[in-house]
Amino acid sequence: MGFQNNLKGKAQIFKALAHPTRLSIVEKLLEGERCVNDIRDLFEVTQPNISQHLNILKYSGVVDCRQKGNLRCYFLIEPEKLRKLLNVLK
Amino acid sequence: MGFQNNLKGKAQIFKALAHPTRLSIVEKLLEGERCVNDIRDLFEVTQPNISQHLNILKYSGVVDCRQKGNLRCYFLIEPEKLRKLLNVLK
DNA sequence: TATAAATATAATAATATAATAATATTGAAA
DNA sequence: TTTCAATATTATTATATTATTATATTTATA
Repeated sequence: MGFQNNLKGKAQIFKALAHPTRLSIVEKLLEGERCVNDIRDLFEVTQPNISQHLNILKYSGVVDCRQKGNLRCYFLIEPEKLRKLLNVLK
Repeated sequence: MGFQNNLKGKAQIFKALAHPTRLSIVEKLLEGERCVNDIRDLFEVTQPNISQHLNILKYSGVVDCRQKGNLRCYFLIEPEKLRKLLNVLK
């Protein structure tokens, strides 16, 4: 579930984080779960593009989502790991 | 020098680590500096390809190199940060 | 100073990723 | 049960990355 130990798995997680938009999404989700439109409003980016980035984060094991009414809320699967990861780069 | 605090800089470092070959190079360099051919022998990869990956790691601020006789030795600029980064994914 | 070993650079072809535009799906409420 | 808001999917185009091949550069040494 989520984070991987092997080489390809690790590289995949780094790849998921290797885009400014996705990195911003992750930083936002460190504050708590957010629905797609909340996330979209943070950027000058189209809705389908955000959806695509979210999908990349999802199949990389970084986020997951749940339906909440007619909203789809995304959240970090392992927020503490991501917090540590990003803290190292400060 | 090396690691960056801003969004693009962070994304660039993740991008540098987002390839299995480069990740393996970094893991090897955690043991200490290595010349190109030492690194090359670890993989089934051509010499120019290793050189290219090393160059990506270099301009991303992850490694630097120094001449040592006729060898060029690569080393991690901030080994402790990388050690922490990789430890998070375990 | 010619040669060999070590490494880098350049050009190319193959592949992957990104953004965009158009369309489809889903759930809630009217 | 139609409509709307929220989100996803698909296809397309543009761009970036990767591996490969060929060639160049550099350093040490014969």
